[in-house]
Amino acid sequence: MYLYNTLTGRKEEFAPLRDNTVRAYVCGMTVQDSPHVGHMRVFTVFDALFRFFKALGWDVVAVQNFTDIDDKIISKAAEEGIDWRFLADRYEQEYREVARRMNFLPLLHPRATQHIQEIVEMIQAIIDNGYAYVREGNVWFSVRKFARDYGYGKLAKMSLDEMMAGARVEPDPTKEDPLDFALWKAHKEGEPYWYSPWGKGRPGWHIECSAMSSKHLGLPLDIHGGGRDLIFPHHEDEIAQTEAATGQTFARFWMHVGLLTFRGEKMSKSLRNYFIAKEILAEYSPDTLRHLLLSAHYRSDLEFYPEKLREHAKAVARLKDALARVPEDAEEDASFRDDLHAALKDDFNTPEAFGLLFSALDSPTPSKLATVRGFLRMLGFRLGEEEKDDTLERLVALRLDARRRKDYALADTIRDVLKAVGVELMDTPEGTKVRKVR
RNA sequence: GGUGGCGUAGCCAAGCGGUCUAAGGCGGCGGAUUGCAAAUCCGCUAUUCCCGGGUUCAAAUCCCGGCGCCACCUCCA
Repeated sequence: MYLYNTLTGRKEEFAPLRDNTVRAYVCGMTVQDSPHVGHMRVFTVFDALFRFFKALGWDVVAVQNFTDIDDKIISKAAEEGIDWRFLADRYEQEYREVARRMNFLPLLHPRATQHIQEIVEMIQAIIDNGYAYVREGNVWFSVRKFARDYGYGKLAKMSLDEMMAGARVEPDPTKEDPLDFALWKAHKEGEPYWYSPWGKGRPGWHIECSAMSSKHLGLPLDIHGGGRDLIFPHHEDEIAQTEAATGQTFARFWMHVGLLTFRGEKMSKSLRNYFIAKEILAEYSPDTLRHLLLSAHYRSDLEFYPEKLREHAKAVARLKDALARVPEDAEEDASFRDDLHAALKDDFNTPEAFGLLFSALDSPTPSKLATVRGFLRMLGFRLGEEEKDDTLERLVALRLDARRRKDYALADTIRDVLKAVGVELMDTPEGTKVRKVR
């Protein structure tokens, strides 16, 4: 298995370091808003990757945090006039519901606010080691000091000068150096706080991931991942904090998923060009979204547009139609499966594998199709699991009756209406077949 | 301004020195089939990979120079 490692800038052979178990940490949501399809891309990629690891015979222990305290959660809760915990919980629940529908493997989902103790201990260790200082209740990380001893910018591949050149933010007056970042923020009136050796306050961004990953997985992590936009500063700072606290290597492999784009630009809150996952899933199946999100190599940016869901729904429907004709107990074609696995073993090249899948449809044999089915299930597709739909069945019966009476106007109307919601009716010699394309 | 990445058919997207007169999906076109459709099946849909040079027996793939786009440097998956 080869994976591209952001840290080294190369594809490297990957295997878990110990116990045949992959220890992985994926940066999860800051639960300040509804998860959108851009978020889904990262989590879908890692879900499919972890499933592939299992297929290779490795165990997987993976952590995906919820960051449930930060500036935006506080300010948004204040705007809405509700408790910040209520707001964080609302979006955490929304994420969990979306994750359930997306068929994500259950992971460990620790919350930042449940690890204040570990966070405080880690900050104390950093202070004790001389890489942080306290100013008016704030604790700042000494970037230049750490840089001298360990090197800073290893992941982002940036020099301190380059970071300074781009600095656009007014530095906090209590910082010794504009590069320094907050480990602990002093309490402000009206904001939530926890007690610490440095007074009341709350954790900075970054530190919760260092604390929770070390605690739940142990160092070094085999894999640490997230969206590419987290490389700097978030992941660079996680490395700095963890190494400054423990002196140990933080993570062996760093994996970064490319961004979802809309009309060529990054999908983001500020551009307001994002699509809410829950709303997409109300109209299209999780398999369709999964297929779309895995249709480009995970490191590339991927263009998203709503009509694209329709395109992928068609593609998935074709696969399902082909698989419906193969008995469950058909033998798989080992050589074909090896080809599919070879694509994934090369830095998880899912588009390559999908290409092979559709090519197999041109010369279908039961064993090839059985392999297609096994492969898709392995990647987390649910395929044929359709829920029973009474209303749909009645409409189909009503239309059948209309056709018998040669009332084609009514029959066609029913068919058109259903088609508009992604349900295609097909009249065959064996009767009317229902095909869901969504 | 600095750093990194990308530019492949109408759209999306693999390939990254020879098996490429370039996968696959969607769309489109023609035919079989059909109450009409849909699905399915058959055939077609880039002699060419942003442009211009170069290296090589051989380049979409490497090098140089343009042009265009994007990301990060600030919160972002």
